[in-house]
Amino acid sequence: MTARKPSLTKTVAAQGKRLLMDAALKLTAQSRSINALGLRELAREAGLNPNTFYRHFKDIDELGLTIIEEMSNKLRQPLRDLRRQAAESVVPPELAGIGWEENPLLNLQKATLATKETVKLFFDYVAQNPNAFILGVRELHGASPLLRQALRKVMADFAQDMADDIKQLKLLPMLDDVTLLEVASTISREMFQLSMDYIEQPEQRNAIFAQAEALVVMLFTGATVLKGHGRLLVQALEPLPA
Amino acid sequence: MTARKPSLTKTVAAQGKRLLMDAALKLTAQSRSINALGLRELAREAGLNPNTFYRHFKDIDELGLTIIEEMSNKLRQPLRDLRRQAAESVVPPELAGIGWEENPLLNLQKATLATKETVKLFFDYVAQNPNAFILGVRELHGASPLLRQALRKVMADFAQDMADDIKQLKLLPMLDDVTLLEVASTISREMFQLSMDYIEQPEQRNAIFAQAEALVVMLFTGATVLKGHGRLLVQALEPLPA
DNA sequence: TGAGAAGGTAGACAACTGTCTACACGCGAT
DNA sequence: ATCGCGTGTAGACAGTTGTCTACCTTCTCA
Repeated sequence: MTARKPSLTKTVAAQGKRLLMDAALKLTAQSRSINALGLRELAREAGLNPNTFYRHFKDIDELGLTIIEEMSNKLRQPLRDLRRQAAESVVPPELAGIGWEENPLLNLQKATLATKETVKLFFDYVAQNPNAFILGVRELHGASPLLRQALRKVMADFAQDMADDIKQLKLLPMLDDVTLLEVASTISREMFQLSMDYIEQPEQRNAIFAQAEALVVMLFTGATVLKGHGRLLVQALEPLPA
Repeated sequence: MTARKPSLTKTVAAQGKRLLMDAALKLTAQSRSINALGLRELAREAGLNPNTFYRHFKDIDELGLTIIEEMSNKLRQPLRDLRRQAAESVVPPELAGIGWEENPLLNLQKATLATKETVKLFFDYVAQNPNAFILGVRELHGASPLLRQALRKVMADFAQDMADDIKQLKLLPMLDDVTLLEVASTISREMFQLSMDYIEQPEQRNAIFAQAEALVVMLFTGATVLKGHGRLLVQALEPLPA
């Protein structure tokens, strides 16, 4: 057997697949659910023959899965980058190594600023890729069990990424792994939920942004206190008793 | 003009409307979105002539709106009752009047127990009326803007109810109204979201329940600390410094 | 009593749907 | 040279859909 090189062929052909996926994304963004798409309508929008659909997908569910997979791949790394970017813009490199017990106030400020920055960047990202988020949130609770399951996994991955990053960047060193993942899951869920409001109600963007910020800070604070590190945190927040 | 009394007529007739609504609920619960329902399919399921649909609704959207309205009315008061029930089962009536500053620990325990009880009752309620929640969560992010808007309002009402109850029952007297509503909105969103997991993954119910509980406590705690009442709360949680 | 509104039925229409079989083109490998 | 494969097209099929007009029954109220 000699080495295969199907890549060249692939780049030349397979326009149909792309066209169909783009058409699906366009139609779903305009208020439709993927399963509600007719495959003829889809082909029409893509400028293709209805039968071409069968060359690439056996189902509309399969189309949906492919789109979801692609979107997940496209979003995941950028979202991680956003967090890194936010953390670095906030933490002066020379202070990175300081233990949080030595300076809880600094640590608190650090985490708060970093999350605020991340939230901001996240919403910017949402505004730039609205279709991806609309489709994701819609199908997460949509009619197709297959797509629901796939998106559940995507959300879980996002949450795990977030927990990993928080741990690696040492933003919340006082939280154990399990709690961290729970908090990250909640934040991830809420963020996606709020992203819909953010897209659909442009006039309320500032309020939504503020609400998201407050939510994250509340969760971090609540988790910290409940994990028994409340005293240090409160001392940092309320330096002097009245 | 004499007084009209169309009520008698209404009770006798209008079976068709009920049948259609029930059919819609049955079909949507089995993994479909309301807009994806054909009105013929609907009539078939209801055992009626397709045209009967037009006698009661002009649209499928209108059907959806009617169902949503009915569900909201059916759920809203029971949910409030759950909270009252939980609060009363926890607060001994003779202690109801004690100010929280005088005994923050008692107050904290009270609020925590009451919310835990409410969460438990809520999930029981979800398990008993799964179809209502499935439809609600699905259409909240579904394809029809009309239904989305209607469900947004329903959710907002639920959150407002919750905030009102917390205030009236004096469970979190240290939080101002705005913060309370924000927290209640988040809890409401998360609860509905988690209710889907609760329905679809019966084997994980204990874990989901625990997660919901933890979330509520975290939010309450976080909000309290951030509103400047952290010292009292922490002193209640950590009676003695190590 | 009898007009008419409300609820339900029947039949028909064009339009659209998913899917099948058959055909055509371009490519790389044998 | 040609086989086979990936991709795209064409035409046709039965089944389903939303909607229209028309007709029938039952109840109410004036």
